Amino acid sequence: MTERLGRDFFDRPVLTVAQDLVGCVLRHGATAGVIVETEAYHHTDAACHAHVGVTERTSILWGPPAVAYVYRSYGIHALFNAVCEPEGEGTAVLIRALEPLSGVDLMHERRQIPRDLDLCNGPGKLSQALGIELTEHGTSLVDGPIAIEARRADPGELLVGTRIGITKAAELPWRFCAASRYVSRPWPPGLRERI
DNA sequence: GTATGGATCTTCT
DNA sequence: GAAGATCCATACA
Repeated sequence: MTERLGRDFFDRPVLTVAQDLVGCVLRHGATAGVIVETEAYHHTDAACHAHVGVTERTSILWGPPAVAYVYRSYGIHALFNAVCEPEGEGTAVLIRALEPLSGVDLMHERRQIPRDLDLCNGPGKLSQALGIELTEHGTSLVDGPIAIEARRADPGELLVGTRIGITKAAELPWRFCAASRYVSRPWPPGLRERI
């Protein structure tokens, strides 16, 4: 029913893709979740790994779009990004948070925590919950093990704000999340309304 | 409820 | 050798 997004979706400006990804479904194996928070990274931005140029690690970012960029953060966590824009542009969208959709039992098994809300509310957590690992680095989002499906419904009001967890170029308003996610909790600092 | 610090390891200088 | 796109447990108000 839901349509898997093609390469054309990712072959667009990274800020556009980051906004359009909110409300889409990220699927890996039996588990899936609705994307509720993203961040855009561009090679002109000092916080982006591609900023330093092409290295063994970042060459994926500079390659063709619709490819998974998975890397280890703080020695422990695997973070999932979707590479965007044509080959030669070092850009990606970091998926920061999901709402669990299917395979919730399996997520609980992997995460070993009591509440559904905590399963995917962080970039390292969602990778663990979906079982995304470094072995998925460089795989295609079009016909690989990780799939992103088109929106099932309008995600509602979108919030835009500054990125978090970084020290360089932290002032750029390149973080997007679905407002409905924060109906019952305080909004994080640096977010303002939009649309 | 908010604030703080430790764990842990890949990558680049 | 140092820094980092994080998470979690613990401490305190």
